[in-house]
Amino acid sequence: MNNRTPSSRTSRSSRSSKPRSRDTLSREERKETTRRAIVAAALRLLEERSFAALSLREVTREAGIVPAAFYRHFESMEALGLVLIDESFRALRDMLRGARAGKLDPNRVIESSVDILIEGVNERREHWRFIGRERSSGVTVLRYAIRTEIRLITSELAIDLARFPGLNTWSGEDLNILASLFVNAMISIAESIEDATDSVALDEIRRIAVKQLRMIVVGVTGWRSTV
Amino acid sequence: MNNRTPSSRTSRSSRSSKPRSRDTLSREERKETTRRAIVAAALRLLEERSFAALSLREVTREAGIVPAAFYRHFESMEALGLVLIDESFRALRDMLRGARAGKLDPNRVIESSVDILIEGVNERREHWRFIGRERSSGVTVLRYAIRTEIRLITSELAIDLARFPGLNTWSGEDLNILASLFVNAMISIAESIEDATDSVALDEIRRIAVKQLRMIVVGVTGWRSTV
DNA sequence: TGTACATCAGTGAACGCGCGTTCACTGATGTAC
DNA sequence: TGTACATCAGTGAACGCGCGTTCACTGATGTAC
Repeated sequence: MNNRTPSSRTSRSSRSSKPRSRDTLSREERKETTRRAIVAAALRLLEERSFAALSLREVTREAGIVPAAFYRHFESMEALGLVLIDESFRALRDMLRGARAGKLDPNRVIESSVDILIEGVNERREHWRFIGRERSSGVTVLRYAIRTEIRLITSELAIDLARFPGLNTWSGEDLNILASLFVNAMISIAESIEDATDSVALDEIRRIAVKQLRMIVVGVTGWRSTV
Repeated sequence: MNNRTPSSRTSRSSRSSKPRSRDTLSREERKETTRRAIVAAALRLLEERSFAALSLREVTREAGIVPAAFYRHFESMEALGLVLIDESFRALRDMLRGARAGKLDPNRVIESSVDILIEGVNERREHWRFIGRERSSGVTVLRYAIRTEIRLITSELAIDLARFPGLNTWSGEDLNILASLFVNAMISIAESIEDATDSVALDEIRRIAVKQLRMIVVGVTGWRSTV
């Protein structure tokens, strides 16, 4: 390191990441803090508005900075929107990965899945509300980005489903259609959670969701996949 | 009629609805024409924007009138939004009523239903796009209005389903859950139609929709309703 | 450690713009007699 | 049929407002030596 110095003055502080006293943050850390403040402010405001109805000035006001400072972090509102989508789906993927790794009790696959879904959505309401709204919003770029992510998740689920006994003989298309049924159900469950205010309402949603998925599963056992 | 006149002058033209030459419209008729122009302009603009991102001035510009004239027809943009919802669901109800009256071939219920759905949605793309977008939009009043309408349609479908052989023993809740499955599938089919550009894409959607609904139906035949 | 300079996150003022809403008006249509 | 008046859909100008974006700036942080 530091091979450009001819003299022996290369001693003291390491070139970067010099240690700091606990209450002082580096410029980089401060910038990251502001960036996160912007993202959080936007998510907070998106609880009540759609993204298209959100103004740059509102976001910066909520984040506690001056409008012009926004441009130090994002090129435009659209860029912020894409970051929000990315973050939201990261949470979703984490949830699904956890569910997969968890090795569900085969007798309670549906119940466990619904539990994980409801808990996950409930923990990240802001993200889910945002995705649910913008999925069919007027902002074309965001809409496509979300649909692409959903299609990706659907294909992954289809691959998972192929490993289930009885489903391994299904055609790829049929597996995808089945996965779509599940993902659609998942989306509509997530949507209904947004409106739920107390745990009683959540339990009711859970009960109905389980029944809905069971109806699909029962259908699957009687289905013969054809090309 | 005209009981306030003491003299005998009550002869000539009837009080209202006097006949007009074919190229002159009454004031009332002209007003209705403008109103329809506003609604049509809004629907046209909503192909690309969400309602929240639609301005009053844009609508009047598209409709060919001055901004202030808007208030002769609607109290606010929100009022216009509610009229759009009402109109869109009127089209949807007409479609469903037609399907019911049509007495479908029992061997091809699913195929026929999908055909009717796809044709109906395709004919009224503007309305469906609007409903699809605003269903989860940021405009609270519109969102609730749409959800109420969808819940209504779901209950009506549940009542219809109860008449099917094998389903007449099901509990009300189970019938409603099943109806929700169908309505959800219907919505997602309608959404995918919006993106379809040619008849090949439409046929593909039709094929997949039929499979999806069949999976649900097959499931239903094996389902035992419990309270 | 100290000094001189570079970097750059955040500031504050300014701009031109489209917005929703108001208002007094105009002139065609409708009505009373 | 003719006249005098009422109605009212649509006009055009004006208002104050929040918007996105630009710009030169400030001052704390970082770096070279």
